[in-house]
Amino acid sequence: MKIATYNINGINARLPVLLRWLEEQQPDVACLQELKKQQEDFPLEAINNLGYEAIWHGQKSWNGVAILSRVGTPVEIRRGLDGDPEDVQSRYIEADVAGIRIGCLYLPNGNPAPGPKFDYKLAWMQRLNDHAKGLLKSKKPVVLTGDFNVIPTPKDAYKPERWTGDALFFPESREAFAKLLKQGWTDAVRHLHPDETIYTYWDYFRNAFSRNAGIRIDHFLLSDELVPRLKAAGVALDVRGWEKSSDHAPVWIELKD
DNA sequence: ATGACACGTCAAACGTGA
Repeated sequence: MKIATYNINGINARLPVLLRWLEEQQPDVACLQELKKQQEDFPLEAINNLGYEAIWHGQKSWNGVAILSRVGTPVEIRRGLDGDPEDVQSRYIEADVAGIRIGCLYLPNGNPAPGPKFDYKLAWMQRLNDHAKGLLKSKKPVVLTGDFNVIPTPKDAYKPERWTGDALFFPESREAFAKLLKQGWTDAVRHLHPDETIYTYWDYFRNAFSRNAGIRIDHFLLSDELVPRLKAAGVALDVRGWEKSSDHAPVWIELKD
């Protein structure tokens, strides 16, 4: 089974690329972030036509997450995280798909840091970590994936020194991510490729992609039950090179059935 | 240190992203 995550940076502008990607690379499950569309305007028909069912949590202009599946209806477990009833941003959706609990997340960017946006990021990470602990405790096979907006280590950035003042690389962000991993999650891509240069995001400007001046911020975290089933993991670099592509590339894992 | 680009909203710049 192939599961993918893709920050599409606007489902409106990205629909042709999204459909081409689904058609050509056929992920069984696809977690999407940054729909930037209100709930009613999700292009369900076009996605259904390719054999996918979908659940999503939209929001006007910003954020928005979705789980697509062609291996059975995604059964929604929750949208949003506990811990802040005031939080209206669409950044988390969770479903059971083909026997796996899948959490799809779009973690806040947090810039400029320090400041209120960074405070929101750190509070959101705390809420995520609290929820993740419960997921592990359930002993279900769980995948926690999406745009974490965290560069975990210096080797996950083309020029780490350029990111020292950035919320994606701030010590507090990296520590919160490390704390999450320490609960018992496995970073699937790093697990299989410990020393490789792997990026998932490249700026639109300065030919960042052709220079491979990127960062690794889209991650797949696996619960222990799933680690023995992990066959392969990678980044769909070709998709980032397509016309009108997102600034992120899809990331995927392959699990034994 | 700054800005390069892209997207959505809205119909001109501006907020946001990373």
